[in-house]
Parts: sequence; structure tokens; C-alpha cells
Amino acid sequence: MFFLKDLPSQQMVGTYAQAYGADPDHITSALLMMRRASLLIRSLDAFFAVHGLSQLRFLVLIVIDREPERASLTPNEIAQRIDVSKPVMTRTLQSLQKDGLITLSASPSDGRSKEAALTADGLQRLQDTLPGYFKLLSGEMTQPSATAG
Amino acid sequence: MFFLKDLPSQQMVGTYAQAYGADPDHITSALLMMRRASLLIRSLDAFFAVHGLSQLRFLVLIVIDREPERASLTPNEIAQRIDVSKPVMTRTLQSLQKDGLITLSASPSDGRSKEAALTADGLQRLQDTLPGYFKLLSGEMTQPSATAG
DNA sequence: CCATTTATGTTATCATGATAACTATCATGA
DNA sequence: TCATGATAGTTATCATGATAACATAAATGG
Repeated sequence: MFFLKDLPSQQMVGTYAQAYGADPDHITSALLMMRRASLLIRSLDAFFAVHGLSQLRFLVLIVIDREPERASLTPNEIAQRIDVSKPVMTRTLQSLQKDGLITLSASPSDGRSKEAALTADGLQRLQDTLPGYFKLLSGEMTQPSATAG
Repeated sequence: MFFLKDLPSQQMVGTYAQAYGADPDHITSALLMMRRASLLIRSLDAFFAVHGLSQLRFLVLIVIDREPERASLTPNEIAQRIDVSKPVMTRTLQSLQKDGLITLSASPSDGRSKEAALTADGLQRLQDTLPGYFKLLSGEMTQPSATAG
């Protein structure tokens, strides 16, 4: 959770918005968006946990799978697509490998690099997870917005 | 960052949305919101770091300050308002105390509890931070939405 | 050709979220 | 009253994000 249950009061927003030339409505919109995203992330994390995944682990599987012409990607490529740091990618790929969802092998063309590819289990896990994932996303957007405090 | 630079393709979304009765537009909206919130959080984290704060440390200061009739709150009350776990609150309050932004004292009425109050420095830090915070929120909302991949 | 720079991945360390298990205190009720 | 249960805060441990520093390999350029 990265936001308040009760948003900063309208008065507080208004005071500072006026003083610094910011639009109070924009601020309230941003706060509501943050609150909403926060709740959605919480739902997603719980969902992923049930499937033995996490946000990042799931995204890694998606990114490898959706590359049409290639069976594998390098850790660096995956990290760039997901916008995550290299050490986090190292750790995440090793855990996915340990769980049998991907294979990690040395690159034949570059001694520094590796190749991460989905296993059959990894692809299956992804396909098992995608429907619920999209359903969760869709459902969140169907709900009415939270009200400002 | 908790989302892809390039969103799942329209095709991928459409396929699963159709198969499971979810609205593709809702899914795309949710993905865009997540991406946007993700970038905003990154901006906010960088901003707070400049001010020697973090999301949570900032929220703690706000929550204590905005209680009109009271000079202090208990850790438990703060944790509930921010929706964060008790151990995280323990750690965060101790670090704020170490930095001289709050005081932590034993509750006179409840031997289990404590009272967290803003110091003058803490209030000043909050007031120094609020304008930029609201300006950042307002600015993010003024920018055009990211485009779907 | 070989020194230097750049790129890839890993390790070490830190920040910040969570839960489980614990201590100490308060509240309840037979 | 005193056993039991509930509540407040802490500790220990884990997950997952970051940066800095490092080893190794590739690329570049004099």
C-alpha cells in the first residue's frame, strides 16, 4: 500500500494547490489513481501468490513468451523490457529456474550472456494465470471509483 | 516499477478478454493506469529521497499533522490510517525519531501503547515537502497518457 | 595486437513491504 | 479475582525493489 485510506483533505489540497499554481482537481485525480492502483496491486499480488508467482515473475514469463521469433531472451533484454535492475533480474531468473519454469543456459555467441527460455511448465503456468489476471484487471475497472476523503 | 514498458499486445488482451468475458477496453485502461501510477511512484520516490523522506515517512508525518484535535497518535492508529503493517510502522517511527522528525513517548493511559508527535523539525519538513509533492501530482495528471504498445 | 572502454551478469548491501511468533498490558467474565 | 482472550508493540525472517563494486567477455581504436 502506498497511499492513505483517507486521502488528504480537500482543504489541504486546495490550500497548497492555490499557493503553488497546481490544479486541485488534478491532484485529487492523481491521489485517486494512486489509491486505485495501490488496491489493484494488492489484489494482483494476492492472485499471483496463489499461482506461485509474483508481479515480476509473471512479467518475466510474459516477456519471454511474447517474443514471436525467438525461443529465448537474455537476462539483460528481459530487464530492459520490464524496466527492472539487473541484480533483481538475476535473482528472479534463478528462482524461476529453480522452480522449473524457465531454463537458463550459456549463450553460444556471447560468453558474458545467458539465454532464458520457457519450459513447458513455465508456459503452462503462464497460460493458467493469464485469464485470471486479465479478469482481475477488467473487474477493477468495472468497479466504481473510490470516494475522496 | 511494476509494469511493462510495452504493454501486453492488443491481440493478447483481446484473445483472453474474449475467452473469459472481460472487456478489452477495461483491461487496457487498467494496464495504462498501472503504468502511469508506476511512473508517478518512481517520480515521488525520487522527490521524497531529496527531502530525506520516503512515501511512508511522508505519510506518517501527514497523518500525525492532520489530526486537528490531537498532538499525537499511537503507532497503531497511524498504521491503520496508512494501511501498513505494524512491524513496518515500528521501524519507520524509530527511524523518524532517530532523525528528529517525531517524538515517541510512552502512553500515560495505556502501558502497551506509545504516542508519536511531530517535532518542530518534523512539521517544518512536512511543510517544506508538501508543495513539491502536490505540484508533482498535479503535473503528472497534466501530461498526456502513455500510449499502448 | 594489445590497451582501453563497454557490456553482461553476479555479489554485497541497503530500503521497505509482508507474516509469524513473542512479550507485555488491558479487558472480560465466570 | 484471576483465567482467558484481545490488543499494542517488537523481533525475526522473508520477499522484492534499488545501487555500488566486481569479474569476465566483447568491442574498439591507436
